[in-house]
Amino acid sequence: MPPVHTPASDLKRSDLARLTGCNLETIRYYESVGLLPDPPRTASGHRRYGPAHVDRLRFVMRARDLGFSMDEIRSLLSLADRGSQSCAEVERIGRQHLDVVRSKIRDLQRIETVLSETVARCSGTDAPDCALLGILREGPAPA
Amino acid sequence: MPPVHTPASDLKRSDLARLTGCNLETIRYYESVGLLPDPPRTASGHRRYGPAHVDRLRFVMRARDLGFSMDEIRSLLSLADRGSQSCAEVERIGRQHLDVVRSKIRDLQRIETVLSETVARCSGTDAPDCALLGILREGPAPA
DNA sequence: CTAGGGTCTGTAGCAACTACAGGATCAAGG
DNA sequence: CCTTGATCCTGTAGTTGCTACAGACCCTAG
Repeated sequence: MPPVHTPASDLKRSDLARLTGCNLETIRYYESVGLLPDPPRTASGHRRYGPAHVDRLRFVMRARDLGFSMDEIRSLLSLADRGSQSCAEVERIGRQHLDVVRSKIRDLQRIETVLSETVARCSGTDAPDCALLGILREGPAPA
Repeated sequence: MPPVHTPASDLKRSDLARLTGCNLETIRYYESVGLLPDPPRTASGHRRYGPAHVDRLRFVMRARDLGFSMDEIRSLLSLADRGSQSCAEVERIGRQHLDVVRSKIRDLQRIETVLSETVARCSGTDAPDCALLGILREGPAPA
């Protein structure tokens, strides 16, 4: 009895894409920038993926989903690969990214405040004193 | 007695950059994509800016600072230019952008939550069970 | 055996800049 | 007047993280 053909074995690129929800071209892109290892090829050059590739791609996708940059993901992958030697370094990358995320949130919240206050002052009519155009032309009203 | 040489008249590109805090190259870029009008040139081809350019650039910079895209800024500029006919349209653009900003904030806050909870569980040592690598490898822990 | 899909490669495009190379020009000092 | 160094000009390439195409190849079902 031959080994069970697990659903994550011997996958074409389209299979990997379907299985992970990743865009087909993005897989090739990740390969080209070294986030995914070069998969084995059939005699005619077609890529064949196994379970390890599925895991790797899912790792990358989760990291992207958390907003990590390609460089950060490269680091995280290599730390993950060389065993558990450097949780400290992983934590450092995580905290650093968390700082960036928080700073982006602050920036966006500042924008949200200005923008929501401003459009709230919009008359909604074709009036000559548009609040939004006002702050763009003159800068925010002095406090 | 010649007219007072106002600080915002007859400016070179570097003057405009200094005056507004905008990057020198960015000014040329904005010109090339139509956010700034082509300025008059000296006989030898050097750009000369006036107060109107300063105002226009400041408008663009404030809008960028609020996160408006180039396309949105183009629209806002043309609405600003053709008088006060369409505060309603300006308001629409503003509200639409506000929605985008709020949605970005939500995305980042989701990331912030996951990330801060995860790094909080980091041991800070070289332990074999790194919390961050854990969620990247296995996905978030089921609730 | 052929028709249609899928796959391969390389390349171009997106946003919104930023930076450089290589040449022309300007402005101040000698 | 002339030189020198700063600034200006243009066009082009790089950045990040994809996405989409063209044109060639291959694979599989009927």
